[in-house]
This record gives sequence, C-alpha cells and structure tokens, in this order.
Amino acid sequence: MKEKQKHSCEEGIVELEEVNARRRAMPEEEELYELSDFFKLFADSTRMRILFAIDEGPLCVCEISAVLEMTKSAISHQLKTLRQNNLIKAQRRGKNVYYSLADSHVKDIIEKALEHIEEE
Amino acid sequence: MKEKQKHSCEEGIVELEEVNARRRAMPEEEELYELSDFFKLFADSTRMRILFAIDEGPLCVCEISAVLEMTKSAISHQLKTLRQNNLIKAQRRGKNVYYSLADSHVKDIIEKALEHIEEE
DNA sequence: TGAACAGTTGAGCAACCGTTCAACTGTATT
DNA sequence: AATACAGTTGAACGGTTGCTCAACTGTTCA
Repeated sequence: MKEKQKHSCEEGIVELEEVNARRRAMPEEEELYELSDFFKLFADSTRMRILFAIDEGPLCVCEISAVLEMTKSAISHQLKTLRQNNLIKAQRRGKNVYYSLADSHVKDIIEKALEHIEEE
Repeated sequence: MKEKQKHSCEEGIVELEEVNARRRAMPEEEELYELSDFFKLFADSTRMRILFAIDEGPLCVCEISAVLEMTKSAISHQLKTLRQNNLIKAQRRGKNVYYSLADSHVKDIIEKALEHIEEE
C-alpha cells in the first residue's frame, strides 16, 4: 500500500470534528457499493433500451434483437445481467424465452431520472 | 460494417408489426444516451460517497478527501465530472473551494434507489 | 433421429474509466 | 517576491466491461 495523502487544510478542532461527523453519517461501505452497482445497471444505453422495449409487455430475445438491431448474443448477455439483478424476469414458451420487467420500481426510477433531465 | 444478424423468429405479420410498434414507442436515440449517461454519474462508489459526504452541507476538497480517505487529486477529478453534469456546485472561499449538492433531485433519485434495494 | 431455430455461454478483443503521478494555477501570508 | 497550501489538470497505467465469434444447449417438427 502506498503512503496516504494527509488531510492538511486548517487542522483545527472544528474541522476535524466536522470530518468525523460526516464519516459517521455515511452509509455502510457495503451499502454504498450495492447502491452504485444498482445504478450501473441503468448506466448502459443497450440495457436502457431493452428496458424500454419490454416496458409495454414481454418480448422474446429475437424480437428484442430486432427492435434494437443488435445480435441475439449481445442482447442475451445483457439480459443475463438484468435478470441476475432482478430487474427483469424470464418465461419460456416453446422455443422462445420471453422477458418482461420484474416490478414497477424499475419504471419509477427511470421516470424520476427523466424528470430531472427534462428540466435542464 | 459487419453483416447484420437477421431477425428470424416467426417472421409472421403480427410479430413484425409488434417489433415496429415497439420501435416507434421507444424514446429518441439521443434521449436514451442522455438517460444512461445520467445514471453513469451514480454508478461509481466514489462519486456516490462524495454525494453522501456533502449531503449535510458544503465541504472543501481537502475535507472530502479526509472523509473518504482518498487523494485530493482523485477527488478533484470526480468533482469535475459531477460538476460538469450539474449534480453539485462549487464556491471558492479563500484558498478553499466548497462543494455542495446542486438541487434536491439528486437526493430524490438516490432515495428511490435505496428503497428498491432495501426491499430484497 | 436429425434438421432447424431460439437462446446461452466463455474466451478474446477493444474501448472505456478511475486512480496515480507530476506539474501546474490560484490564493493567502510573511 | 517568496513560500506554503488548496485545488486542478493531463498523461499513463491497469482494471472493467460490452460486443463479437464460435461452440454449445434446449425445443420443435418432420
């Protein structure tokens, strides 16, 4: 491990207190990772497009790949990620596997973000 | 450009109609990029920790670097990203530059995500 | 059974991204 | 002016990640 850069700005009592207070108020390390990992799911335009594509009802991999004009393989990889993180659910019907949104939370979060973007 | 993989699952009229309908319902390409780019800002634990650190009031770079136990340089790079995307604002006071959250939307979005995570 | 299609998977590659490092700007102090 | 500290910046390195490719599984149908 390398030497750590010291906190050297006005090392008064007040400031150090403040720093410690903030540190105590921070969420657990693990929760912060969970949180940023969760946002990672939405941080890719392909995954985002998939979510919008199946927003109005289930689609099979072939259909999604047609809508997005991407290979089934690329889509499948992303579907796996989304599924492992419980954002979507899968249901086989014959040769096809239909994917749909797992719950309404997903929509809520995207809507909130859209609101923010629209206002700038 | 490479040859494109064709959409070949049940090429009936109904399915093609469905695919076209979904395509029409999708947001603009540009909006989708904006949206995923916006989520990218929250998709890193360092940026997430910065946002929580300054949540209860402005902090200077040195203080943030003390709270997160990271170099000022690393913090400064991330602050630039957050600032360029209007998530935080900066204010110089003497030698220090104090950063704080730009608006309440930021909090809202993180809260929504936290709600979702807690429920699993 | 075997051919055809839907979907999955793992390795590999290229692009992206966060941190480090070193040099720099800006402000206050003497 | 010189020093010291706060903060910024750009290049470079290393890890991550999304897509491609090829091989694979699973299902249907003849």
